[in-house]
Amino acid sequence: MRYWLMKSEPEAFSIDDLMKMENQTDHWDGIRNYQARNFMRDDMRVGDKILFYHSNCEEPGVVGIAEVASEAYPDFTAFKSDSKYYDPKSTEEKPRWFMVDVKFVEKFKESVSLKKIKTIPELSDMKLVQKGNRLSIMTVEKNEFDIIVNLAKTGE
DNA sequence: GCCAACGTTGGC
DNA sequence: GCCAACGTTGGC
Repeated sequence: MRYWLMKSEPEAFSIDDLMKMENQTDHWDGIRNYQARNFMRDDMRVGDKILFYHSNCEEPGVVGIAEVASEAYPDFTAFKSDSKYYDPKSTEEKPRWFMVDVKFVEKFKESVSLKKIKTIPELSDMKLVQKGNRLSIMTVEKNEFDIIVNLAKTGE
């Protein structure tokens, strides 16, 4: 099993929004970066665990856990000319963009802020804290995943 | 709102 | 294939 971190702007789609979806599951649309797409299309498997990260907000950080709930399939928002994710270069015959379904697992009582993560030496190799990394989907090591979950539960 | 970092586009 | 211009991300 692999571990991931996926960023979302809470104003656009928060973990609370995911919780409220039918089956607490939604498709992760709008990814328009090749590296992030390749992660979803080539590497994600049903059951992989995801750190749900809120970006571009008051307190950026990991707010809970989700899991991959489907294999990748074409991101249909790219086909719709009225969608903000419309991309005329992606067609139903030759889709350029993909997405997976993501299912809610849990919301942390205490989220683990980016600020906090930066103070933990064992987390200093996370791609999240490396300079200039703007990827919205990234891999996470198992021990990093465990440390963050533990931080959420115990504060340590 | 600023701005650094980075990805993408497109002219040549 | 280079690289300048431009757009986006995301922390602060």
